[in-house]
Amino acid sequence: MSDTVEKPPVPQDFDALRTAILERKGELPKRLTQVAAYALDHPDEIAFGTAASIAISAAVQPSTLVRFAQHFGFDGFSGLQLLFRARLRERTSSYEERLRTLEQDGAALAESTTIFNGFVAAAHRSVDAIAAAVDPDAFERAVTLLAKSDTIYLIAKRRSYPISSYMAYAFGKLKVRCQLVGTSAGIDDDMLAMATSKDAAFAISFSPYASESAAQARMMASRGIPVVSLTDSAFSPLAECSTEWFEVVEADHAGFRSLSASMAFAMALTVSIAEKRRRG
Amino acid sequence: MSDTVEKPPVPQDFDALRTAILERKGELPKRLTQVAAYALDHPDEIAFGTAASIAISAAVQPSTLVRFAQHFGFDGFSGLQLLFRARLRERTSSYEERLRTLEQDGAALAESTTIFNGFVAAAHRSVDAIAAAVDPDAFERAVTLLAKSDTIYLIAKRRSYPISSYMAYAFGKLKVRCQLVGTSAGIDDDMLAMATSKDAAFAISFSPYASESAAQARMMASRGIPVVSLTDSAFSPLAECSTEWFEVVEADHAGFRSLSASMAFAMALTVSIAEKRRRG
DNA sequence: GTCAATATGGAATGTTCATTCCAGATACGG
DNA sequence: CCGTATCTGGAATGAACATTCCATATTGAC
Repeated sequence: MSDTVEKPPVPQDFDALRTAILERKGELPKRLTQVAAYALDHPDEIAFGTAASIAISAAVQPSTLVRFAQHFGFDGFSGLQLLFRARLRERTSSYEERLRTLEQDGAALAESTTIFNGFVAAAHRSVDAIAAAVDPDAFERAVTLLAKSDTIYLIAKRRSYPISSYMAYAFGKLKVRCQLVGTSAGIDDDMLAMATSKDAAFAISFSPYASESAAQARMMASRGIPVVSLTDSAFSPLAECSTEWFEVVEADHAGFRSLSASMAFAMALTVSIAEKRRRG
Repeated sequence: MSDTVEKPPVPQDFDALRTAILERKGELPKRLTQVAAYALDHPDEIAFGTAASIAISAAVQPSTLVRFAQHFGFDGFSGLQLLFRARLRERTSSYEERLRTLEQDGAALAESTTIFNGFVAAAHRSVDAIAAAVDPDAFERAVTLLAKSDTIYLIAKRRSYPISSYMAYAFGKLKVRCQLVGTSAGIDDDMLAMATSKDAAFAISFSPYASESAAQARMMASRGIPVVSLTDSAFSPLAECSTEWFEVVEADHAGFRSLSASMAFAMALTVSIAEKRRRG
């Protein structure tokens, strides 16, 4: 008789290790759980870093890394690191292969895969496009404008609504007062009626433009309330009544657009405003 | 006058090094030529190995490796090795290069510009990451699962809510029956109670996980309703109760995450489901 | 063929790193 | 509330490592 304790075999590849970690994550002590999460979330760091550098990133002691490795049957941290490196070697080749396959014969793949790749590619193009299209000076002006306002009214309907809803969430976290317009019922106009010239509005609308959003933005503008807007064309009704406006053209896949670029823009605007306020 | 000898600049990336090696390989001594050939033929070995192990593989002395590196302007072997490691990292996300450019001249720009660039870069990285992380087969299974369900329940709170809200909008346009859970009031659980095993759920939750979402997903699962989920870590409570789950790690900028990659994924899923239904 | 300049191999060196060890902290059971 | 077992942080340790140095070998010029 050797041991009464059950000894699971040492994982031989990354997937086995991953499985083992997920299986035993419940019974792991606090710091080891922390390492487990870090390892699965930042595998590249584990592959390249030294025990010391990884320990700093994961906010643990180097010795904890060693203990973690030993928990899973390795001699020490180095043994575990080998798996992460092996994974990286394999992935580079297989990932390249995959890309090549995708580009060549999209027909042979499952339709869902084609659609997925299409949206990923569209997201890439959209983000590229917005990076090129947004004028830094205009962006800075918009940030200044919104940062000094009292309450920010977020106007968005339908397809744009998810963006403003995320901004509202983020503004909440950042302690920036805002009012989400377009939620429900018919109280939108009542809410907007309370806006003063100390406030500002951020409106989002994409073609086909919700006439309501445009009307609300115009109304705000006519009352001397600055309007910043995000839209997809210079011909948008929003453009003409806005103090500052930005164009984001989401690349489409099969006629459908994701909001990847708009989301990036929205977050950049949100965080910039909060940052500007914080600095005074 | 310092040196009459021409001093080519130290290569800053792998391609520059490769070019430099090819240019100067004629004037290199025997052993250094040997190292040069080995380096270009086995770049992965250089990235991961130690000077000693590489020396054995290349049939040279460790000191030769150091001399080789110094010939190309590096302090020592380690400096050269960094380039080989960086190359492997960039393979996975080739956007790193452009990121570095942005970061370099970010200091002189307005803060809002820096933030904007940061989010654009983060969006790019996120989209790259999700392209690599999503397994086409798993995606196809998820699509099949959701496409054959009667009603799709979309579970998401807080930060994830904008995504599900966009999916609900798109599903509506595509005539796919769905129920958005997490809107308001306390009617969520009542809505979920109506779900049968003919239905399915799609849950989204990112760290810090809303306990409500996890509980609801678990509840659905326990009643035999298939759950597909989108989350940001294998440790997510969603992962363990899902039939299929996907990991999307949104790169962050200054601690804030946009939803660019998640949005692309959501739209791909939505459209794929609609397409699968349409085809029968 | 001889000398000088360069290249090379291999041992010596100093540094960095993973690992171990121990003392204190924390959680757990009685 | 106390005692025990486990966990954690941090310093000590020893091994592995890149690098340097020097003696020898090789090359090329005269």
